[in-house]
Amino acid sequence: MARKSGSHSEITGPRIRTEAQRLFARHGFAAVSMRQIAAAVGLQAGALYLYTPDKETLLFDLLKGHMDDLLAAWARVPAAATPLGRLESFVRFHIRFNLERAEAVFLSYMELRNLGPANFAAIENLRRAYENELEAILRAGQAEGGFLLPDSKLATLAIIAMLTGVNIWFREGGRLALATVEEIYWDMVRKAVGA
Amino acid sequence: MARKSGSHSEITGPRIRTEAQRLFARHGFAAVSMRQIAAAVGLQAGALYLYTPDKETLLFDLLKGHMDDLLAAWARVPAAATPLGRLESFVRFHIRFNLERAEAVFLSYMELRNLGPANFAAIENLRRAYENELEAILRAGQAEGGFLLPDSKLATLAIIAMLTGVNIWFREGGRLALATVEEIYWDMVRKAVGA
DNA sequence: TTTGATATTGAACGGCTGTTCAGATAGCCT
DNA sequence: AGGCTATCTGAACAGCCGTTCAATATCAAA
Repeated sequence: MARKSGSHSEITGPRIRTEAQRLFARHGFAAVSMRQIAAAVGLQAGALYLYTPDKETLLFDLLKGHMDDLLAAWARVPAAATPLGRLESFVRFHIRFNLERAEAVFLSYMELRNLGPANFAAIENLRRAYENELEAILRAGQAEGGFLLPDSKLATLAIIAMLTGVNIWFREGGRLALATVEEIYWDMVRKAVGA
Repeated sequence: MARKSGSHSEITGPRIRTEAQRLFARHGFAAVSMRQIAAAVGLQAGALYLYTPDKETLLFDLLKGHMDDLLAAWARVPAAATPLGRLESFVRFHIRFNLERAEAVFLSYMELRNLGPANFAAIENLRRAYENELEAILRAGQAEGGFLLPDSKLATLAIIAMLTGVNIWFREGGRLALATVEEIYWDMVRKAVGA
């Protein structure tokens, strides 16, 4: 048959993805060459093509994997009983998850334009699915009368933009601890939705 | 002496900057070649070097110009009497100005990493100066007792991230008019600062 | 030890990169 | 009309690009 245990492909594949993500996030997709990625893994450039059909697909797999992880992780968060509770969960989850994967988040916002139309649409759909999770919470809170907002779609986009902004400036060991940041943003979001 | 009226350099220079901004915003700095920029203007690549010492400086001039314009435009906005009035002015100004220059805004957020340390620091300082304008308003509102926010620096960054997010989705002729969007965001910001 | 698939190398492909510069072109000024 | 200079061309430079592929190394299974 074939080799099983110790097969290099089970190690090399993930390492390629890890190094590619690091380099793409650091220098940008177009600025990183396949030879640089290969060198970071300790390979020649040709070997990368055992693991990806081309450079764009390598990027797509990173973005797709990130969005899948994001949706799966949010699905695992226990749903609170009230819209207010679910909104708080969402705020804390989004900040925490995105900070844990800063490079992947950066890529997902910056390198979409390097995808072909089909791949672009696929990522866009996942992004929209995530946005819909938040919008459903806002609509529920609106229906119950607890939230007061003029437009649930705009509120969704505004809140996500605001929360994702944390990634730009937050640094471990900085002025504020993660828990404090979560608290402050939750306070602002809660007020913004009128609850 | 030299040629004055009708001199091509007074036309070619701005055209190079315009086309470079368009292409950089569309495809990314690293993905656009000097030959592509030259072709868009109707020149050979060599001619660009009459107008910029190198590619990075061309990018820097675009980013610097945008930040200078931003700060100058904000300085021209009449200061309202109260912090609440000044905050409203800022919200409306930021949304409107950024939408009018979507490409420059996109560049300023995405291509900072292609700058050398000195150029990067110069842009960062201008960005910080702009943030300080908003933070001063928030602090004044806090001192007066009209605003209620746990951290003025975080509120500054959160509000700017939220407002800049409009650029991602807003399209002329879409579901909502610009004036309506301004209204909705102002409502959310006002609530978020507890006023 | 042989077999045979897996995993990788290293060279090659045509083409593009940022930048330089000698030479051609064009248009204002005298 | 002639001279001067700002403006631009076109070729060249050394080097890197994504991708392909025959040849080779590695190692589990037989």
